[in-house]
Amino acid sequence: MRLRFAPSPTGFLHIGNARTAILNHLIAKKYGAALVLRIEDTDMERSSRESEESILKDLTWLGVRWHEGPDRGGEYGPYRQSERFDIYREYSERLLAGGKAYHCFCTAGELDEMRKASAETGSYEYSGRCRDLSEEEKKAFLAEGRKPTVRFRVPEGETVIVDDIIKGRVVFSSENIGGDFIIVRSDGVPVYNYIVIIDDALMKITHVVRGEDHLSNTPKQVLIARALGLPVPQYAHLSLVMGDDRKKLSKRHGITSVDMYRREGYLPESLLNYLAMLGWAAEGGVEIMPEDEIAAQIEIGKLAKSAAVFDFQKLRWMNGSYIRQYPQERLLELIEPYINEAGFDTKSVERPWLSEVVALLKGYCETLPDIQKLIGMFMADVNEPDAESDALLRQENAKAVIREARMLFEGEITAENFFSGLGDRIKAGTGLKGKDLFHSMRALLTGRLKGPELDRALPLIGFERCRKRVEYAYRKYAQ
RNA sequence: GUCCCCGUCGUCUAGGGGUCUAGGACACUGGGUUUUCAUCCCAGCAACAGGGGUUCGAAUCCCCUCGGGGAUGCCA
Repeated sequence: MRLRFAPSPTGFLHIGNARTAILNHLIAKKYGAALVLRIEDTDMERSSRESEESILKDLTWLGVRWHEGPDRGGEYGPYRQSERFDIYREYSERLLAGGKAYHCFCTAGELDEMRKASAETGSYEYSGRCRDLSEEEKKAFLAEGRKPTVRFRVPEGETVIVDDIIKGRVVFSSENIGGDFIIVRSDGVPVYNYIVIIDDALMKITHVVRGEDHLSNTPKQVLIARALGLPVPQYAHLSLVMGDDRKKLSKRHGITSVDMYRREGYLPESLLNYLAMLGWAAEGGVEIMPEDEIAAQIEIGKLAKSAAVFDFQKLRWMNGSYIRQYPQERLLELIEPYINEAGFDTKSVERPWLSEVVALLKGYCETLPDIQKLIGMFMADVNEPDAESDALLRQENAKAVIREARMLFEGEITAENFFSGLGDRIKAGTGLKGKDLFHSMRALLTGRLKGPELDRALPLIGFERCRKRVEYAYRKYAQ
């Protein structure tokens, strides 16, 4: 079994393509198949080497592994279509010589006109007007300076049956695939629908797992294969991923590139998990699963036929769950840049202490940068109260708490005993309890109303800082 | 327009003729734990697009309608 993932390097790796790549990777893993990475860069204007590099980087980050590709070579290379033009030319010549393809002199402009004209009457199909040009006619066009394209002569009355692993048996007729289609542009560069099937055959691909948007074009590819005597792989067309408006996922739906998810603080494991499980369910309805387990359970035929809406909420939830389970060292490493970004220098503090802080805070993070909202209560000397804490601290109950705390910090509270029973002491002094007491204490000592449990946070914040914060609050609110 | 695909809670799905008064997860709502809060636990809300068949029996099979999506490019 040989699989392939064939992105076009015309931008960042998109979530939809990432899912296709992940599924290919997982299936390859399950069956011990080879995964080929092929770069489909025949759109010379839009393709770029930078895109290719970023796609490879994103795939690697996600954990997708391929066995053959432009970066590592392989028996069936080269793996960039732009480096295989000689191969395609041979096939084109064969098609031309056998009368299975012909030169078409229609210009892009003329084609446009024809399309427009037929838009009013109904369906468009290439007229086939260059199908049977005489040598004189061809010469005349050439003399005009026209550069011909090569069109595939679509056989009449032929049926193409695609036995799709996901969709089932899909029947097409050569009558309604739009007429003879272009396989080589006027500049000599071949077109996707033509060479994709050649490469799949030459690279000995046995199973093509790709997006459903390719299903309608599959008969064209099969017809090419028949004309060339090439084998046709097994197909599995994946249903598309859509935005919440049920349109194909695109930029206006928010963040749709893998690159952005990385920067927004998502973990590769959770993105892979989420994308891999979009479209089917594991045994027992388990949602969070390590890659190996997903690979063990996944089956192409079990994947849903219907399109799935991408649910950012669920991804967030899943990511939070991964953050909580993540190996501590690795998490610390990944989350550190976000702490620095919030304006705190992680180099200036003790590593074990920082690790404890992160371990405590990770329970409150769904994405890595979520830590920025809470980290100040540990890193800053005096963490300036945010708006809601500020509002609370201006209330009478809170002022009582502030005064009581100040008294305690000046008297009986010491670095040794301050956090054990601090609440009880303030309670005894003020007569406050429950929310009135603890919310005020939280605002006073952390500057935030939300966060980890005080008796776990306080020891990490430390006596000295708490004392400073009490003093600061006293002057600001209660003096 | 034409061709192709699809249609179970708001979302992802389980279900492949009786065990379905349709199960799980996210979200939402309400409780509980945490002497406070975003974790955690429990409970609740909520769906077989509509209409015809087939069958003793249909979410499951067939047809039609409607709805959604894709293709129809000298993009992939």
